[in-house]
Amino acid sequence: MRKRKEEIIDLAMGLVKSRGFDSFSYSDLSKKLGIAKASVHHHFPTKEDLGMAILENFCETLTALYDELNESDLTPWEKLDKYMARFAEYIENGAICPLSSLQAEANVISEAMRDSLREIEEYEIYFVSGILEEGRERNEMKFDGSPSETAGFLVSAMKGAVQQARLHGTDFFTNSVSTLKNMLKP
Amino acid sequence: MRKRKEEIIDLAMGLVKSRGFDSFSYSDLSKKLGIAKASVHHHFPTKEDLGMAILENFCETLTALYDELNESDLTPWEKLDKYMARFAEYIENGAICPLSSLQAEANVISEAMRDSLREIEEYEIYFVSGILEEGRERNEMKFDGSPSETAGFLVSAMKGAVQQARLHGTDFFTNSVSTLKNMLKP
DNA sequence: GTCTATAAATGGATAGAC
DNA sequence: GTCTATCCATTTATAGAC
Repeated sequence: MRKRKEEIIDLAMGLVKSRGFDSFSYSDLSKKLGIAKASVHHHFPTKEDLGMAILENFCETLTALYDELNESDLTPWEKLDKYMARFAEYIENGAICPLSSLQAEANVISEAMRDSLREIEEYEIYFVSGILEEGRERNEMKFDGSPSETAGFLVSAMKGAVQQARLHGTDFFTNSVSTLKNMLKP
Repeated sequence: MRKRKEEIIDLAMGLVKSRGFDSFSYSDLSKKLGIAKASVHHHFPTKEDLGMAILENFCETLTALYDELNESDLTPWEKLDKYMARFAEYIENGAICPLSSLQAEANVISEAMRDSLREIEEYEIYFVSGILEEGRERNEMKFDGSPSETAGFLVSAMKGAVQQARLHGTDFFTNSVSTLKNMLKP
């Protein structure tokens, strides 16, 4: 069995993605884990502690994925596909990107969480920006504006599409994906 | 003075846009209005009643705007500009589109609210779809795919950009707007 | 329509035993 | 690490007087 702490983070992360941070409780976690509420508090004394841990954990997940892709010999298009594939998983689970979820609650979460959220989002855009830059250098992608501007647009459009898809069906998402990819074709 | 009911809806709508539906309370409303919590319950017995009223009211607001634009002699591009202008207001107020906010809470709100939300979003896409169709017929706009597919992409990309802009600055939004408009240029 | 009072449930959080 | 027990604040919601 994994470490309890990891287990709690995973569970909480699932709830953030499907319900939001403010809308789940220690009670939800304790029930799903089959332990007492106080036991959850033992691992994460306050909900903010848990929130920060969720963000840090997600940042590590992204780092692992991005490092793997950066160190691979995949083409920019293949990297982009791998990046985009993750969002399809959210939809399948009736969820959205956890960063989108927390974004919608930006005025409710603590400043520390908001800062962490912002930082991770910048990191994500920076990563996508790198893919686009490489694609353009190789003459495999084409776009107006800077790589980082284009990446910012692409990332926010993807996440908007995921949110939309939860209520309106997966086609909404696949359509956005192909539209975005067409935009980048030389 | 406006009707209390309207006043409560407006106030609640503001809180949905900036904080989300689950994260504001009757207490928030009563304090801002200077009346007792029970007085708010008099107008909207349950929070779901209030939630439904918020959605219906927003639908009326959209209908008024869309009807006005449809009956005007504005060009498709001018209509699109007017449509997009509303989103800039959200950002200025540290808010996001109320539909985006509720979307993020899709698994938390009631089924009735979810259905209403979905319906309004379809209506919005249908409206934008009309603008795009007219633009293409007049040879003033150009896009691959159907008008409704393109409208779905445009709407979700706009809302994603608004969410992103709240944490990363207005430039994020203006950049997305110009990218989307460039996509449609013939 | 508005008030006070209050119920009933839930949420986050802590103390102290095992 | 986990438990029971408990605290305190908040939340939704209702009863009944003015």
